[in-house]
Amino acid sequence: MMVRNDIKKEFGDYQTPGYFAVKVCNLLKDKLKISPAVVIDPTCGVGNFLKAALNVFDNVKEAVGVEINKEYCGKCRERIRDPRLGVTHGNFFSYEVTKHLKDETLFIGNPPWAMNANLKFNLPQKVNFKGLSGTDALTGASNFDICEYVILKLIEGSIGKNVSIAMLCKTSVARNVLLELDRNDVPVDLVRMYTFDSLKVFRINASACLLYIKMSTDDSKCRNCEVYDINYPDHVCETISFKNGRLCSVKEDVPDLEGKCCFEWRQGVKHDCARLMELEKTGESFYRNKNKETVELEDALIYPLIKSSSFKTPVIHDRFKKYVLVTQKKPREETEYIKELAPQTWKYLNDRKTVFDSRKSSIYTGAPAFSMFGVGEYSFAKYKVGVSGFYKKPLFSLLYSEKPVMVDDTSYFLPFDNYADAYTCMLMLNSEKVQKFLLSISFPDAKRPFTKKVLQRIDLKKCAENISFEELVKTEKRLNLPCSITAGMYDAFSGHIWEQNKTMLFS
DNA sequence: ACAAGTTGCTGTATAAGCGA
DNA sequence: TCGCTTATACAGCAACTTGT
Repeated sequence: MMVRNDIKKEFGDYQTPGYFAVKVCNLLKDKLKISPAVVIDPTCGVGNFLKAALNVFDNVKEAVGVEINKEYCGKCRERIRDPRLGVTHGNFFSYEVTKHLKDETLFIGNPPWAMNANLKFNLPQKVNFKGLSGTDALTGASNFDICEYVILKLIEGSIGKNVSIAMLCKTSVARNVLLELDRNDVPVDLVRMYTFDSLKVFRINASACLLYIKMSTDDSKCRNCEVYDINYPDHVCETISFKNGRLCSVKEDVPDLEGKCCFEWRQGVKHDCARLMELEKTGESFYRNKNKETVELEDALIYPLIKSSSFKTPVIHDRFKKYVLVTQKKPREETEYIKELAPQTWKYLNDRKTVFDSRKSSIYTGAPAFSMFGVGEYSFAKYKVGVSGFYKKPLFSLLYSEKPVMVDDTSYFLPFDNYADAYTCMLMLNSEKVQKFLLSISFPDAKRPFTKKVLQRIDLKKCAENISFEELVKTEKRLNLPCSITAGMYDAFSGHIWEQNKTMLFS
C-alpha cells in the first residue's frame, strides 16, 4: 500500500510556487539575458513555470509542458489559457521532449528530487549510463537522483543547439551534472548555480539551487561554474571548477595538495544491526545492547567503537563508551569459528539470528550468518587516523587502545602499524594547509561533506613536501596537545610516504 | 562465482540566536 | 525569559543499473 506521502515522493510532487517561478524567469531574463522562442517544462505539474515564462519572456511562440499526472495536465490547461501552450499527458522517461527544439529554446522546470533507489515504479529503465565499472556499478556509486537523470537527458539532447537549461535541483545534483559535463566533454558557454532556501520555498530540508546551463553552438567549453545566492544575483559567492573528473572551489592561496593518496582511506565497519552489535559495557564482561538486554560475552570479538559523533579530540585512546561486535576478519569469512572461540557470543548471535537474517542489504545475500562489511586487515590495524564524514570542518583523530579501535560506517580512516607514523599523519592532516585544501574540495552543504572520494584526493607526498616540521609543531600547539612531535618522526613518516608512493605507482 | 562499500534520507533533534 | 526561527550536528540502515 502506498500512502499519500509516498506517492508525493514517488512523483516528486512538489509544485514550484508561482512567485518563485516568476522570480526565476525574471532572473533568466534580466541577468542571463535570455529570450526564448520555445519554452519546455518536461515535468510541468500544474504549470507554474510555464505560466511565469509566458508572462515574463517577450518572444515566446510556443510553450510545451509534459506531465505524468492527468489531473495536473487538466489544471495546467485550465490555469493557463494561452494558444501558445500545449500540454502533453506523458512520462518524461518515454516522451521525446527534444523534438520541440527550435530556435532559441529554454528548458525550465523542477524535476523530482528523489533517488532512484527509493522509487518503485516512476523511474527510468536502469542502465549503467555513467559507465561505472565493477562493484561501483552495482553499489552506492550507481544510485542517482531522478532530477539528475532528467537534466542529463536534456543536455544530451541539446548538444550543439541554441538551448538554455534552467532547472531547480539539489546542489549535490548540480555538482554531479558538472562532473558529467566534464566527463562527456560537452560544449557549454556558461554554467551557473543560484542557491535558494528550499526550506522556505518547498518546506524541505536540502541545499538546493537553480542550475543554469547555456549549451554552446560552437565548441566553447566553459569549465567553471559561478555560484550565486538567488537573492543577490550580482555577487559571486564562489567559483567551482570542473576539470579532469574533479570538482574544486577556485579560491585564492589554496595549497596544491591534489593527487592520489598513496594509502587507501577506508570506511568504518558496517553491520546494519546496531541494535545487537553495538554494546555498552556495564561490568567485567557484561554488556548492554540497544534492546536494553544485558548479556555476558567473551572479549574475543569485542572492540572499542568510535562513532561519527565522537570525533571531538585529536587523540582518542581511552574512556570508550561504546563497543562493537566484529564477527569477521574479512568479508565472506565463515563465522562458524565463533562457536569454539567464544561460545557465549555464538549463543548471543544465534538466539537473535532472525534479526540478522532479515537485514535487507544485498551485500549479505548468500553470505555466512552474522556477516559484516567493511572489514579487512585494515580494520584491525593497531593505530588509525580517523575522521567523521559528517563534520563541516574535518578533525582528524588518532585512535588506538589495547585492542584495535573500530569506527562506524559514517567515518573514514587510514590504518597504521606504528604510533609515530599515525601521530605524525594526524598532525599533518590537521595542519592549516591540508584543512584549507580540504575545504576547497568539499562542499559543506552536502549531507556528508567528507567521503572516501574526497579524502583519497589528499596527496600525502605533496603534503610532506609542502608542510614543514615547524608547521606540525604549530598544529600540535593549536590542538592543545603536549609537545611530542620530533624531527625524527617527521622524517621517518616522509620516508614511508615516499616508499609507499613508489609502490603505488608501480602497482 | 565473485569481486569487496558508498551514499542518501526532498531527515531529525537539539542548540543557538534573536526579538520582544 | 519566552517563543519563535535558524544553524548545526548528527542516526543508522536500505538501496544500489557490472564485468570477467
